[in-house]
Amino acid sequence: MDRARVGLKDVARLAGVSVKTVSNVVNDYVHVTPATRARVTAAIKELNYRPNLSARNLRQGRTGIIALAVPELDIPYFAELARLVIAAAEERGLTVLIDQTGGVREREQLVAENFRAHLIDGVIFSPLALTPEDLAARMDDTPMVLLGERVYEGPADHVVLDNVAAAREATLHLAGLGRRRVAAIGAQDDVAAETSRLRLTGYLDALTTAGLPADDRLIVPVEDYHRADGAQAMATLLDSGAASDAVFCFNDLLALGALRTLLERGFAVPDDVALAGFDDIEDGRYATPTLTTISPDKAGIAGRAVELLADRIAGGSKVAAREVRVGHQLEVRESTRGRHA
Amino acid sequence: MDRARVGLKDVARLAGVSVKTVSNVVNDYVHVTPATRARVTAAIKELNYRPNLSARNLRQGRTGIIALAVPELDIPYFAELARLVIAAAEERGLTVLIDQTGGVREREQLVAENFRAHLIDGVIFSPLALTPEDLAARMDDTPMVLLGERVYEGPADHVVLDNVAAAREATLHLAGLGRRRVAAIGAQDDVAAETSRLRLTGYLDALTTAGLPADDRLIVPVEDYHRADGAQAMATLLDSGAASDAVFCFNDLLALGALRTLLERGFAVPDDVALAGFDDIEDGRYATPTLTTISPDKAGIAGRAVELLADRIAGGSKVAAREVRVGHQLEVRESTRGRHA
DNA sequence: ATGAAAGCGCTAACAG
DNA sequence: CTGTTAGCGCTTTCAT
Repeated sequence: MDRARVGLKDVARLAGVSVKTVSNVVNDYVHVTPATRARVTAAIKELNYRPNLSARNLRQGRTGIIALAVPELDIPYFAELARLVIAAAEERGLTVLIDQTGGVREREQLVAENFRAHLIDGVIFSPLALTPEDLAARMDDTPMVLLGERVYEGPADHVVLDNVAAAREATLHLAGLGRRRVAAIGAQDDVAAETSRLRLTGYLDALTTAGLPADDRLIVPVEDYHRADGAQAMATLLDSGAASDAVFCFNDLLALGALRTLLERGFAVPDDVALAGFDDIEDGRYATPTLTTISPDKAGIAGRAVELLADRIAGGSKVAAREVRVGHQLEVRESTRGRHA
Repeated sequence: MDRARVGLKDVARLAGVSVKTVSNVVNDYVHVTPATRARVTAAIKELNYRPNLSARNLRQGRTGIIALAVPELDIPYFAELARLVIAAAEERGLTVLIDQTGGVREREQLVAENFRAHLIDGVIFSPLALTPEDLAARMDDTPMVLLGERVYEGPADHVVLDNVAAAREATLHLAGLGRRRVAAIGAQDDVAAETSRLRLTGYLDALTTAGLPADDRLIVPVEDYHRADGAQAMATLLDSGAASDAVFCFNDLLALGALRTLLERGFAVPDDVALAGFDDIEDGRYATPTLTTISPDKAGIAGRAVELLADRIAGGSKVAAREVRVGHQLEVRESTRGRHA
């Protein structure tokens, strides 16, 4: 019963070979006679031997574990991303451990300085509160891939989305519907809020392109990017009296919160107010009306991130920081198109 | 720069003490003079020493890592659970690694037989496809805590919900509204589908209590528990012609899918059809109408699971399998109550 | 209160 | 093709 204490040498003894041979078999080393291999395999099975990963890791200096650090797992966007990252990592034999930072700066700093030193081979990191300076000050040289944001002259590989272009597309789509008072929900004051800044830039760009005047009263700031913030921001907007006929929310959660407020107050979407979000989370596809949104290539983000990280782990930190850009697409649904067509 | 290679003995040399002393400091051993401790601490800081966890683990036979095995991370219920488990584990200094089984039997078997032997100290497991026999046949003796289901004479600790009672409450609530044709969405044929069976039992119990006849045509089976299944099941129910004025969905995702179908076809909820779900995921609180649901004590589930597991890891596998029951509560919202009050 | 040395289980050199 | 041996970095007796 006490399989916990079966080691290589026990297998070796039973099979009548040396530990090296057993090790060779376990690691699929090529040069082993079929006969020997069979004997060893039998012994392994009989003793229910399982290699001790801690020992292997100690020896090799690698653990096969990577960390995925995200703000919170029950934000649908990050949940989807986590699923994809775990799946992509698995294909390369990597195990994923999750760190939740809550978007809190101190916790993000812990991640940046790699507080799990020697436990993980690398980290895929989606920072929220960290400034580029924080990142640049990073002392640890464990491979890291940054997600979602363009960090100016970043010290690490990163996988980015063209946030400006995507936000522009969404806003232009709203303007293209003939809406003249397009609001934006999701602005943030925080210096670290890159996402917010980029999407705001895209929104403003689009207004200019569409020949619409920018109006500060149509730009609503939020504390966070949850449904509750969206609901509250929409209420603020409606109460402000600054009439609007379309709203671009900087993510789907904000949009779903805004939608709730609109419906609660008896507005018709999209007839009275058209609504667009960002992220393409599944909720949006089942909301009523279904939510028009920017759909980032999430599988691409996850796949490329794991690929970059695996490469870095294998090759050391030789090459310079790389930037990979993934695509996105505007998904037009009922919240802007209406039920027809 | 090469902090990767700083070991205990480097610190010892710099501080002019033995490795043992450094180890004592690192592990907060009591008997170290303040002076020595200060010297060692300074050396640690100067060299940016970080203990090698693989080595420590090898020596101690424990890794401080536990696995959380769930079907999929982007099912909101499991995402919320994961967040809570990670938080609870962190409080005990445990790191969580996530395994996604997809609810696929083979993958669940891998989890049961602990394919990550020696890497994890224990596992919190929410199986979907595994039968009690599968679990009973488990050979590995790594601590395991089962989630969500009552496994008859289980071989492991488990944290359960009173599914039957909860389903009964939800159904009685619908009947209490005066609805006479209460349907159920979420039945499953699969032998392993314990959840489904228990909730169906509760539903049938409630019908009897309410003096309503059971009608097979009102019980709609589903393949899976996603929004798409709920939407399709609702369509099937409506198309069947078996008129119903209320539906109890076995989880919130099914309910949200069903809601989408109802609204799409022009039904009023709850006026035409009242709707109740199970899980209390956040989406339901922002849907229009907001979703009446059974709210399980998720923090309780996560906390108790981690607690049981930590206890088992610390104390060995001495005590018999334990069962902990956590509470739940009916949350009445607009999908049954309507907008008034 | 601190030090010396053994050894956790494995893989990588090097021999044979 | 297979065996021997050293040592990864740490904790843990056992001394002192």
